[in-house]
Amino acid sequence: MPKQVDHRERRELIARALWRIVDQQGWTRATMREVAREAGVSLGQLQHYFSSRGEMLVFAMEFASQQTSARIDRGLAALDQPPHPRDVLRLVLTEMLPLRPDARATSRMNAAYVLEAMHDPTLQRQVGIGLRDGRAMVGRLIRQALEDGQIPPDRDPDIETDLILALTGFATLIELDVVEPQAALAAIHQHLDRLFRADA
Amino acid sequence: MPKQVDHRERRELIARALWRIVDQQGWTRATMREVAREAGVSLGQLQHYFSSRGEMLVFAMEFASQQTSARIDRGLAALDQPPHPRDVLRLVLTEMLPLRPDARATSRMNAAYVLEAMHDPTLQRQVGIGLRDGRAMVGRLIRQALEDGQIPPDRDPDIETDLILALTGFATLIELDVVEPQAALAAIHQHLDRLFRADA
DNA sequence: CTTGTATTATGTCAGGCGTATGAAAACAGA
DNA sequence: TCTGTTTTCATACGCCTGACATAATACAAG
Repeated sequence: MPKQVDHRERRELIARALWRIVDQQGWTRATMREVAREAGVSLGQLQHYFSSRGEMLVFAMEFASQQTSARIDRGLAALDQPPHPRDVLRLVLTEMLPLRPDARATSRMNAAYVLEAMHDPTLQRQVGIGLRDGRAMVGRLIRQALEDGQIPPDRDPDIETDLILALTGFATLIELDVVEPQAALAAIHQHLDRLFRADA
Repeated sequence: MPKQVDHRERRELIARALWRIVDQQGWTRATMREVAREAGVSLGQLQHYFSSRGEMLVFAMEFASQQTSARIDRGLAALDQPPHPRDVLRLVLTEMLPLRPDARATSRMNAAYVLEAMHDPTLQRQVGIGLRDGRAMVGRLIRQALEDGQIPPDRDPDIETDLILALTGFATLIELDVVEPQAALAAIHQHLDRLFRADA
């Protein structure tokens, strides 16, 4: 009976506008009015698709996570089958760094969301679950490679997993021009190369 | 002629109140009124010491950096003289992690400030300079240890420096309960142990 | 004590915010 | 065409913000 508008598509359009704001002006500037202006819609229209600011932010964040996953999946398809775990880990790490414009936008969204989550138990639990899932995935990869002898047996899987996760710290360093993207990639490359069959 | 009040001391008192707010409620909640309430002073009084919100934030941030440096210096004094570069690096890294309440407060201040700096060229340059200084210090330690044969000669000093800086990424992981503080410490310990005379 | 300056207290202001309301417009079915 | 629902839009309310202005107070020097 009603007008036919793709709800989901509209929300994604708005979410992308939100990314642009967060990317260029920061999380706090992402107000309802500002997002509406950036998306080229009226405030009322935006309210029709997101009944509250919080709902909008949550959606934009989940959408950003989805996009990041999609980028990783796309990269995985381009790897050898089956891919070498070292290449998988390198892909995951590099796709989380703000190297290209779209990755930068989602990276900044993530940074802002994480900061927000520190003071909001609900968000903290949600973000924590997602990250722990990611950790579990990396951990599984490491353990499998350890079993397969691709990693020297004297390496502790838990510690190596945590070290790899910590390398996401490069994101901040790149954003602030403390290390060049190229240098971060080289360091990640080096770390993984040393982990996989370093001293064998 | 006037009343005798230690300006600096008063500003630090206010800065600590600001830390408490940022720690518990987040950067955006750190309004003039909220900080004044937390510090137990009137709004006008606060405005007397900080003519603008931005000035207050900058001061609180510089003060936080000072406090972190002081913690490191205090730890350095407790080390062997001259200290082993491995121990120095471990100290620097661990003091930047949110392990104790005061370290957590300054860590959260830093996280919020860095996020803000991403969208403000002035702040970005300022924060960038500080971080690059830190990078240079770590780099010098690495190169010296390399010369002294404490680090295997096949290690690249620039890459190793960046890898160590990236380990500050543990701060976020700890905040979100993705890795236990104990595990982060173990990982840092392991990484440094492997760097210093790993395969010799 | 008087004076002058540092400090404290209080009030006001315009502006931006999230949200709510209600009516107009668009449109698919009967 | 008529009907009912979705979508659009403008406006308004209440709240909070940073900032500014102004008045009251405290206190050291002369």
